[in-house]
Amino acid sequence: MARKFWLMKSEPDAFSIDELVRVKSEPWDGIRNYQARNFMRDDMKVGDGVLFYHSNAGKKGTGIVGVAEVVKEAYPDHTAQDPDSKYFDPKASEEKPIWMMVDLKFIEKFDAVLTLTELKENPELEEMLVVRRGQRLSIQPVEAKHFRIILKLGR
DNA sequence: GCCAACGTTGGC
DNA sequence: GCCAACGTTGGC
Repeated sequence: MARKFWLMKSEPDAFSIDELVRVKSEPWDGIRNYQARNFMRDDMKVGDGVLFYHSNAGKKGTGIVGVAEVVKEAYPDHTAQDPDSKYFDPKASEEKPIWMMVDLKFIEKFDAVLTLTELKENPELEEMLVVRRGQRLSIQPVEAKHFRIILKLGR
């Protein structure tokens, strides 16, 4: 099975690529959207490539900031069962965790943010989900060709 | 801070 | 099952 590619959003105030650099690997908790969960649960495999995207980071900071890789496949996101967590979901339980997460490890950080503006201006990337209006999904599949182009632009 | 887009909830 | 109300995401 060929390696797949993804884009995963994080607000840098919550978790930034610099923190991933520091901790080296991280459980991607807090995903509370079924479509995003299904991607993690059904499709993400160890070795898949991930574009790390900073959302809500202002005009200059919003965009792709680097690359990570899946190192652990989907397992229950226990923060859903923790009443003290901001990600608590009263419907989740030991038997029915509902929410899942994967672990990512740091691969590389781009020299500069590849901003959303730049992505939108690039005709080769016009079919990427992330440049579409109203596309809020925090985990998106990325085509291999787009992944390659992003790497070239970011390095 | 505003607001468009869109997902979820709950009444019926 | 419909759909209005509500909440959240995320660009600007």
